[in-house]
Amino acid sequence: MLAAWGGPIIPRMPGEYEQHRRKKAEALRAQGLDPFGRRYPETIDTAGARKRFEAAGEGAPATVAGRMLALREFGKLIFADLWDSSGRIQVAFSKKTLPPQMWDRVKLLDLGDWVGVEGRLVRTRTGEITVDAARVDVLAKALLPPPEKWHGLTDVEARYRQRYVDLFANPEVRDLFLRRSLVIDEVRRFLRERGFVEVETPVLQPLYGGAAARPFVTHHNTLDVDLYLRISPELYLKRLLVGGMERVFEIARVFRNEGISTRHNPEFTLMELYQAFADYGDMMELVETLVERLARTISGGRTCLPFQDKVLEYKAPWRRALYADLLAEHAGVRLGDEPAVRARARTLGLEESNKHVDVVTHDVFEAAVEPHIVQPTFVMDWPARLCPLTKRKADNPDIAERFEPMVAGMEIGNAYTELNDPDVQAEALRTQLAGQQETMAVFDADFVEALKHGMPPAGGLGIGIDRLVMLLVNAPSIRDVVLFPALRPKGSPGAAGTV
RNA sequence: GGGGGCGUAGCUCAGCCGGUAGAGCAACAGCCUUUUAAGCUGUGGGUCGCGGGUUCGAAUCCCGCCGCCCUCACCA
Repeated sequence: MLAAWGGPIIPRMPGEYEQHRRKKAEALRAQGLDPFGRRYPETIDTAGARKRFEAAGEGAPATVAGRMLALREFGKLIFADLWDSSGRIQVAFSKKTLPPQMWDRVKLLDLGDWVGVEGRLVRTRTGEITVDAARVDVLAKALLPPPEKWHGLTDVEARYRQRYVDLFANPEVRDLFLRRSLVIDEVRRFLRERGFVEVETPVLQPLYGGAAARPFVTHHNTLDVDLYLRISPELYLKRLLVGGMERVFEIARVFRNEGISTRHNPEFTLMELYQAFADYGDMMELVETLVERLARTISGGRTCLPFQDKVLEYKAPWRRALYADLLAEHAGVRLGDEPAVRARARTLGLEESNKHVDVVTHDVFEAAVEPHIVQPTFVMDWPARLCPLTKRKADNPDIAERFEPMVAGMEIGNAYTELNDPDVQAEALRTQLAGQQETMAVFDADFVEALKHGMPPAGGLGIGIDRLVMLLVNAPSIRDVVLFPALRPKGSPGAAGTV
């Protein structure tokens, strides 16, 4: 069995808790019951049970299943809280009404156990809708105790390493990941409505490209070749445009072998799409329409959502701002004024001596401009040298038809009018390669050959789904929106993940 | 990789001017038929992240290491 990220922290001898619980499991076996049960014909979820009570009233039958996360004992009467994916319901076990054998079984239950309960819906003296149990079955015995009921699991490292505990101990965490799922569902629905087709392209690539990033390298034994985990699906999706698939998208897990931070996970989800006969202006319309809709979807119709200490308005249309204007406004330098740009870089403490002026310009942009962009903004018309896959402005070859949607100082995507001239493309890639050590890609001759077969003019877009979800659910760290974020494995090698 | 912070019972946390380790929840043994952070009585539970040093004595002071968080640098 493979280790998950982290895995159990240290394999240890069964402690006090596990021993007690194993004894109870044995006691269940002695009654002929399997403490790790099978299929259970629940009739209704806990939310449905509440509704049924409202509709059918006192005494309506209900069979529910869930995890028991609270017990309140009164000698001959025991209340338990049963949680399932729809919510929580109280269960009452009464010695007076339960068969003696069932009552004995109740005594073998522990917090964290998965149980099924059959009974009738009643309202208690305090008004709580409750399943008055006639029968209980253990569906899975928990051999380890759940975290404390009031504070839950708060230790950040434990929450990431043992997300399975985090998810049931902290309901808001599960809710957050459900909202992430909603966002992705809605992205798919939106794109399908617009005629996009979802495709899958190689994760293992003989050449990597489509972004500026260091790749992970792996090896295929039979072919005896090194392969790269993709840093972007871009070059394959454009090949599909050549092939005549006019509107395609992929929700692609991509891998970048770089630093880890609150905004960077080594693997993340990148939605890329390409639309034939469109340009970056169409992509702006698409982004603002999509994101406004996503905001509404997860917030019950609102377009104005909080993020950290800010409030963000996602309603379309978004602000459109020229890269050059923003640079002048916030950095005080004119785009193309090389001495001024280099001087500004030095005052910002940035290294500039061995870099192309466009690269320095962008360093200045990131340091001086990006923090000031709070409300959703399209930063458009970039220095061409930064954009080797982008078509230049018709009237200015130094400027590329590219934009980044920025929110709260964060780049949430990247889009442009796609470069479809194979000769210009080949030249741009070669220039890029000849330039800095930090290259966009290795030269992909097959990609250029594909362009020679004719790629329709197109707009292309990439959206960082994780960062978008961070914004929409107000999460301060990308680790909060990735179920199993990358962590350094803990414990002795090979110890994690095995029993 | 640089800087700052953190690591004590299953969980949440005290203790940290050195003097043999504590609380709440959880567990265990009891009492309790209307609670919902139930209550009451009693009991058990710790390699104080790991290793070294200083000291008569270290959870506490010093050094190294491991892990996590924040931050800066590279990136989306």
